[in-house]
Amino acid sequence: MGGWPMLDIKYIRSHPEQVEEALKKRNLVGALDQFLDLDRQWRKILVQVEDLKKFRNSASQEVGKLKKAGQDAGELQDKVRQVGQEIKALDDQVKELETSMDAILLNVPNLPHESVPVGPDEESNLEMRRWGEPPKFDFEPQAHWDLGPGLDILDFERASRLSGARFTVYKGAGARLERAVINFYLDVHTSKHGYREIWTPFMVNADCMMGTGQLPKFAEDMFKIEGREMYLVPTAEVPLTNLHREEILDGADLPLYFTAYTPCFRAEAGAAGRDTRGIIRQHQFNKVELVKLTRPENSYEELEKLTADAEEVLQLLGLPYRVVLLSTGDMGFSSAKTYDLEVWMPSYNTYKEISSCSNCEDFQARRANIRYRPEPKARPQYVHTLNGSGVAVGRTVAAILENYQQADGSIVVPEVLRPYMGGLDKITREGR
RNA sequence: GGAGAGAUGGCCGAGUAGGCUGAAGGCGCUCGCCUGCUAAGCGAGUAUAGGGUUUGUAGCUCUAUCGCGGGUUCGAAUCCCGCUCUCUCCGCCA
Repeated sequence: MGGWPMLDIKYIRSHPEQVEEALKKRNLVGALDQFLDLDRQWRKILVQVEDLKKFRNSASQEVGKLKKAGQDAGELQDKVRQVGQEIKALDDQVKELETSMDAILLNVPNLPHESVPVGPDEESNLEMRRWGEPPKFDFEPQAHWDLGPGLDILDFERASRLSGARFTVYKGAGARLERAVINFYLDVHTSKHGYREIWTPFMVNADCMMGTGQLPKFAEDMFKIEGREMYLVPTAEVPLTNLHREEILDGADLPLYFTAYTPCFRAEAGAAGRDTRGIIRQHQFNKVELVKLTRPENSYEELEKLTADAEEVLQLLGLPYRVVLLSTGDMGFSSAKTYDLEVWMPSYNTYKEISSCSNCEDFQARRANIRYRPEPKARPQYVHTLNGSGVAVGRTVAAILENYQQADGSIVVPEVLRPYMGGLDKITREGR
């Protein structure tokens, strides 16, 4: 196959019913009928063309020998020339079939893990646990989109003048708070959880987007650079996971833990009217991401640890949250199992997603061709890739403003952030 | 932006008047031998993907791959065209 096989083709061939069954959980029916048909054709023609190539190889050698011996090879040459035409025709067919098969497979999502609740949408999600208590206010709490402008640390009006809707200007202590959260997250994950800090390009090529599964299906969700095959990263998951694309890693080096801060750019197509106020849903937001490349046998263990790593920063910040296991209908395209972390947001009077931690198993590894050698001589296998927000920075700031607000509209700075804020313990209008 | 050079296996590095080179040689690595230990030495092995066969991710076999794509040819790592990337010099710039 030329492109990016997503599900294991051999597995699909030998277990079509299981695959159909699994895809049904994701509301996909009959997705593979056509594929299996194409596959049969493909293999048939492949056998033919390889046979002809075998003939061409030996006949060409024969021609060489004849010529060296000073004999005439004209007849054989003519024959091979004819075969060459046939080969070209069949090769074209093979290529066409591969293109069609890729087109199908690239649009088929990952198969859900057996522990994932089956259901059509988020209604079937499963709450796993809660941490912390939502704060009780003895005054009318404000939303961050009122608190921020009130303190003159968030400026939505001027941001829209600069860039339009879904952008925010941070000012003074607000800007510093954003930066403090970024640094705090990176410090915790690198020094306490063993992740290696990476600084990545914020623009990547289409192969990367294909590798992690944003392309080809979700092109409209991203910002593409005019006139180039380049995209603004929608999440650091893309550059981090693709870091070892097309490589065979040494099994002794696994697992690999990466963390990176990047801004994230999303078109938010289809989200018109949702979360229009505040900094919850922006075209540009900051995030510290966690990515792991692991051996298949312990990727689920690693998912639990990764989720716990993301949870810990919320605990350290004292932000109440809950952990939700997404159902088959609510999971992302590339994921086999996803936990969402949802932080308490007083303005919504509910928990709001602040992190999404997924095990993609070998789905992305196949697309991006990331393999490892279990033992020195063993044949390469696909790694499992995991990713999780560790966590979204903008939403963290929103949560801090709302959960730590005081009656006078000031904000108490969470203790762990004060070293990052020059010792500032409270954001006030006067001290902004 | 202007001028030039180059892209070969895990690495280094041969290979251009096209033929049996998946690819010399070296290093590294694996296994075995040897050695009081270590080092050195000796021997063997050491790319990836796909198809066929098969109970089989074993074996056997075929095809493909010398940056990517196309062309010429009976036959291309070797010739031609396009692209990408890397490096050097000049200019410019944070």
